[in-house]
Amino acid sequence: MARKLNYVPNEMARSLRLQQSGVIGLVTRGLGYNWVEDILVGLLPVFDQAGYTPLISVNYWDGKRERRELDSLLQRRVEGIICLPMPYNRATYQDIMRRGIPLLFLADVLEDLTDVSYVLWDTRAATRVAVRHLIETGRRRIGFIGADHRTYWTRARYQAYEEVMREAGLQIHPEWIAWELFDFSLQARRKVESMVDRVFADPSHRPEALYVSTDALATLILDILTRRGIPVPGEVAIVGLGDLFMSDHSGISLTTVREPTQELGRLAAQTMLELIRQPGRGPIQHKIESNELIVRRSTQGRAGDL
Amino acid sequence: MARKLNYVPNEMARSLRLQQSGVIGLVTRGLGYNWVEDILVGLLPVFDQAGYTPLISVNYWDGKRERRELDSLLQRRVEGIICLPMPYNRATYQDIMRRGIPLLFLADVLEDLTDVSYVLWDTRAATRVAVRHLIETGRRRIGFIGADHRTYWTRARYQAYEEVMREAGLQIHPEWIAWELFDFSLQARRKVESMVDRVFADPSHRPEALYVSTDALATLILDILTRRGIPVPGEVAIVGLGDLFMSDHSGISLTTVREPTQELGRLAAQTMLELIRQPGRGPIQHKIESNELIVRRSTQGRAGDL
DNA sequence: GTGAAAGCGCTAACAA
DNA sequence: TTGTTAGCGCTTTCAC
Repeated sequence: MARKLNYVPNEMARSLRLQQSGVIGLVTRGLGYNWVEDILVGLLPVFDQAGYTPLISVNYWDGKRERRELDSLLQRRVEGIICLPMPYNRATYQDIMRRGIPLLFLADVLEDLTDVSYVLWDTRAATRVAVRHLIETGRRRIGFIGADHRTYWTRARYQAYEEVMREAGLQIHPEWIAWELFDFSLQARRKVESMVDRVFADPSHRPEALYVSTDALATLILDILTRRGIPVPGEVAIVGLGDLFMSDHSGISLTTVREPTQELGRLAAQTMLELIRQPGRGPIQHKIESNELIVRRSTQGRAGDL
Repeated sequence: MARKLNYVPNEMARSLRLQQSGVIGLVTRGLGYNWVEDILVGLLPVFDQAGYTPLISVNYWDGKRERRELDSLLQRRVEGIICLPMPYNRATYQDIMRRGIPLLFLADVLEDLTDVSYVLWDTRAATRVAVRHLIETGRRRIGFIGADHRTYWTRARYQAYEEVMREAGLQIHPEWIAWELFDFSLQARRKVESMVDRVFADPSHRPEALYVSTDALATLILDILTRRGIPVPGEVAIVGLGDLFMSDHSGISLTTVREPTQELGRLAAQTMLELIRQPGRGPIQHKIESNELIVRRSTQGRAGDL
């Protein structure tokens, strides 16, 4: 009879009555570079299984926009929020937690919010592997280019770089450090160009290798250097972080440390389900250690061969 | 007082009472290659302005999954659905329309569903520009590699290729045509490898140029050919379609015709709003003509120079 | 102006 | 087993 009348249950009414929406907010900065895609590959099967639907919200690195989106998620009575934390919205995150809504930071955390659940990849250890690889292949004059999002783990990458350099007895040249606040929105390219140009300003005093804090940025830098006539790895070796989907293309061929992105997605989903099922329990914090170095053309040869 | 009590309106109750959810489903095949990202750049501002929220659903080229997602959208009482049509779910699309829910096909259509609204890019005209560019740069032995999704516009690309070849009096060699049903899921690479290997099987009878029906595929083919020791553009020139975000990278540098993706997103959003505001009105069908050829390294030189 | 009440479509509890 | 009813939180209407 229901079929005959083309009946389709009304999920709004159902949710209202049940007092649960079955929706979990997934707050992202953008859908570029296949990162969210890979997260979803791990996350969706878990949510499907448990009957939850992710509501993907995009904020384009805009704090105000994120705030609006978070408000909207609260009004929709999402049962949990998975989000890449931005430093501007501390207060909102605290508000969400005070309301008892499970909040899970993905991929990064904020230093002063220590009681928030998180699922992330230990990029400090990965950075150590990456920088050590440069040193082991004979590079000494190693620069750093990275984004500082004012979050714990973007800073940890810089610190890990410093640490390894110190341990190896190598000097850190401030001229070769470009560590700035920026996002991957429209003006990103020009910003990165100015960072690269600063690092390579003095032809007689250039780094012979760069550690770049993410493959997205490293791929862009590779392009900029090529256009500037500075061959990679001929004059500069580059190592990135993440193994994004284009890094293994033969025209890019970037040495990197693989990020276990799908695993992060799966673990994030499972952790969120736990948080929902056990309200009032303390924060769950997962740090995945994974240091799979993938050597490609961008660090080929040894410094002496040049 | 509301603020004092930390009141947050309940959107489920509101939607139930208003009998409108303020949600529009956006059914995608995946979030890879920044295509959906670019669509959203055009679409979000329009929806924001009008107070609508997109609910992004991902089906990974799986017809069953799409059907489930569509059902779920119906239960959520979305006010409209924007979707990249898949041939398997004709019946569901018709069902959606019979229910009076605005349905908008994005980027492609199905041949027999002529009364559905759509917003798309005329890839027939774009293909003509691309193939003509190969001919104008002296190429005669031109092959075709493309995906056949059993949709109108993936077929139109093949037809446009044939058309231009015929007009130029060039012979079409079936050995150089690899036009198959496949998706961009996990096994895509191996499938494409076998397509490439078939086209290049006979070393004494190879194409000197390829038209590839999308940049995503062309980029992959570029990688495969390079690894097979077949230099591009040295032995084969390649032209793609779309100008995806990596096509201009100096390591890829793919000649292509730009797809007006953001414009598609904006127009799709506007069209959906019209459909919602004027229920019962006929289908709205927009075909964007845009043929901006971007010449890059992959078609550099002329055939005679080799 | 302010207040009360009906009802959106569902589920769960209870009654028959 | 089957039928009835209250109520989730909101908006709109109608009465005062």
